Amino acid sequence: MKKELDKVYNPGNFEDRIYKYWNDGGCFRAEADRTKKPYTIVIPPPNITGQLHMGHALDETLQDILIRYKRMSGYATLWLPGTDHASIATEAKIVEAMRKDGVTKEQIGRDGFMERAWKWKEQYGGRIVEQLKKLGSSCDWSRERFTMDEGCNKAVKEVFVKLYDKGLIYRGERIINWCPKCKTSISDAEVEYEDQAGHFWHLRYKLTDGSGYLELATTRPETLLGDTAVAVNPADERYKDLVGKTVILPLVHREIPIVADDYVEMDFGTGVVKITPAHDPNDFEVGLRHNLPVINVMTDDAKITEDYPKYAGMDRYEARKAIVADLEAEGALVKIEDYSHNVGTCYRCSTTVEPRVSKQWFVKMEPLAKPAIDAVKNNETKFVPERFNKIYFHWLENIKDWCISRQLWWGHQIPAFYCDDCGEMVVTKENSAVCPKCGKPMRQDPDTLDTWFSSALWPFSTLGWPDKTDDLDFFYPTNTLVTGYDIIFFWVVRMMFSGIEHMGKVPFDTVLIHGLVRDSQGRKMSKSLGNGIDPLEVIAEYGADALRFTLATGNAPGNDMRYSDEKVKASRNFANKIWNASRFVMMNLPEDFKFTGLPENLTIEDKWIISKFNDLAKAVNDNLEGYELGVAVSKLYDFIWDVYCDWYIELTKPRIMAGGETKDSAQAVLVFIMQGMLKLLHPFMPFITEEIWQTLTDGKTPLMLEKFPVFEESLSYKAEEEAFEKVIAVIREIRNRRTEMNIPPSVKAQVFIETELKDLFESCSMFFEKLAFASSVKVDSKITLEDAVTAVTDSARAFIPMNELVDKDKEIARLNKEKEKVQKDIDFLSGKLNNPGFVAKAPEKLIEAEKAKLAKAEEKMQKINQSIESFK
RNA sequence: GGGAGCAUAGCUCAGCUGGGAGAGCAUCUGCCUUACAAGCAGAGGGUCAUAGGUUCGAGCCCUAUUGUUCCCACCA
Repeated sequence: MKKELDKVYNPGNFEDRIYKYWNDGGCFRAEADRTKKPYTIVIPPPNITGQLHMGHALDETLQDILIRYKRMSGYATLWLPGTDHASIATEAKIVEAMRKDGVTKEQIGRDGFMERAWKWKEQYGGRIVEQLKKLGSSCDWSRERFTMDEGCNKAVKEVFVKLYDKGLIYRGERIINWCPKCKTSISDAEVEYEDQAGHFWHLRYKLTDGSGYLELATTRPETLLGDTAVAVNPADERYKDLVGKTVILPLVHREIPIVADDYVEMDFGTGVVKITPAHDPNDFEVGLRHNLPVINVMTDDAKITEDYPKYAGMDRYEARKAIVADLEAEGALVKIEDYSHNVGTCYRCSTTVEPRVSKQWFVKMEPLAKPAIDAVKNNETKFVPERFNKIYFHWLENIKDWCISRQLWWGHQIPAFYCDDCGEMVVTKENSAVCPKCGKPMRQDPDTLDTWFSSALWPFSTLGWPDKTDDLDFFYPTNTLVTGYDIIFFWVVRMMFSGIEHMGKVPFDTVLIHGLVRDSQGRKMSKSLGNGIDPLEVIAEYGADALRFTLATGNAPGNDMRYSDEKVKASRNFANKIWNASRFVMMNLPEDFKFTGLPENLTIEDKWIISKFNDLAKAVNDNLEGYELGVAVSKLYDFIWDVYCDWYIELTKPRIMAGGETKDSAQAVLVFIMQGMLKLLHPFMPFITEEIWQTLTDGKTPLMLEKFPVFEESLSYKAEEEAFEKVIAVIREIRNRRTEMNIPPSVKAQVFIETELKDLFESCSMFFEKLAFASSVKVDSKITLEDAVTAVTDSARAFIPMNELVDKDKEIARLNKEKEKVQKDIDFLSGKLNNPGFVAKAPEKLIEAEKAKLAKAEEKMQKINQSIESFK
């Protein structure tokens, strides 16, 4: 691809090119390769109306990390992309666009509307897909699906007919949630409740027999028009004698009965409730129990019907005002109280929902919910984190039948047909039907299905179901579903029972739940607040890798996170660090360099970093398997920055300057570790790692298809690792001393090291020159020096003779302070080891470790004492 | 009314099944040491919300309390 990296890390220069390279190279393509194990993710299909927001960015990043990791680990991976038709949202947008053109749905009719809608879909539906690519999403785009494509349509019809035939789908007149703005029914899950300040209107209804009044309170006086009873609790002594009598409904002057029902709370209000079966779910139930008439007083846009000429055409709130005024005039209004109550609103448009009785289609939930509950109880599917089990169980255990019909055009039209002559109904997969009784063509139900009805089938409809395809056989059940906790009810639950019902198997083994991305002040990002941050702008400024890294770091599954520019900057700085490290590695490489394996003559620091890298590979694999993505990536960060860049690269510098064999082996190890780091980091930061990889290698094979590193016994050098840490400790100690004494790096000084590990330190003496600013290094088992700064560790005493700078008293004071510290350690450790309970019950490994620590502390103490002695 | 999360360094957050508290940013002190000032070397800063309990040992487990956020629920 290219030979040299740009001097400056500028992701905009290569991210698009790299993406094209992968895509053109077929790297994203999934094959049902039966020599491998499958790993499948289906994308939560974004709405075609949508634009990429931070929530998507997080969701896609997590999926891409998992899929890239599994792909590199040898699985046959499929990440199946697609989009959702989003019936309500899309229809609203199209209607809005039409309004600007001065056209209404009614004017152009259903066919005309659908034509426009499809055009709209072609125009905007692809936008979000292109945005997903900017993030680096490695989806198999050749399999891109749409919830209203031919295959999904087929699956939807199949499921509808199947459930209908089983008696699990039925049509009935029920009270449902109605959105007067969207003019459609919505399901329980689509209602959002919010506290609203309102009033409590106390009214009195006159007893028909003239013996007085019944006082009651309501938050919705306008529904009085549809009252068909007044209810009291059967045990309420106050009203016992009135049950069975009637009252006169104010304004309407209709005679309605007083019924007794347990639903009424005696302690609340006056203990009397007006019953409006057509406009309140509870009243509807009461109505059923007492056989009360259902009087609908509102039109589909929540205006009063023609049946009440005085209020006809007024919307709910206008009518409320008018009715309250009239009630007052009639003497039926007793008083008005302020009252705050919970009001249901439409999750799409926030309009207050109007409960309404109408004929709708429902899915009978109880028989479907039970196996879905069992599947999670039996661990066939597990939530990460586990606490979301409870939310899932609670929802399913209390679930009501699912209203699936929508009075919309954009969506899957319900496959039910009616005979206008005889009223016969047929449910069929065919596109048309003829009345089996009259032989006349039938009229299809004009309603469409809830969007979530088709997305519920997504994990198998996208793999070819209801046909028996090879893909379906191989890739189903899928593995990980990644989504936000706000989507559990809408989607996860419905996929669960659908998968179990139609496939006989759960749709996925793991549900990885993430939280919301909030703004830097912890507020939800929203259009109305205007605090949303466009991921594409972030990518343009800092690069997709920086954004991905930010979203993957520093947060635990299921928890919300805050977005801030500072975090992205820090991530970009990390990318920059890797960029420059690789430039260093490459700039010192000979022209014809080709990495062929680790050299034979590894030095101690080589083994040190190889061993540490090996442990890192194990940790990253373990964390990824446990869905601890944030932990994995922070370990990578620490290794790359601290271990590789700050230590190993610095350690190789003297060797590279020295030239010859040691230079060659240093470079081989530098390249080996760099390649390993690129592989481990690739799922998180795919672009920069690929770009460096292409430059570092011959550019023939993509990094994204390389093998993911795992722990290898042959790369483990525990003894060398431990030994070299001793050298590092001495270097650190010397740096400390120098900083304390304000000696600038430009001032070199002789270093004398007294240690029993003479060979070790002698072999490492060159590092002291470079990293501890030594002008010369002398190692011996016994060294006596006066007027020297001392750096003490458990394995060595290092002396820096700086006569004029050394203040004897200060040095003694410092040593004494350090002595105190070490003494504390010794006390702590020996206290622990002398505790019989600890020795008896703690694990053997821990005891050994504590003993080793104590031994080290004691050695250090001895050395400090020696130094103090020498000053006397 | 029920349920859940969160409370750890000035700020934003990690901390896996309990084994002497971590990162980034910010602050302070030195450094342009030829990969990187988007950097390097150091430093300071925490009775892990409170009170009990279990344990040899608790940020982590149990109980209660306080604050905070969210979800669910038919008190009109």
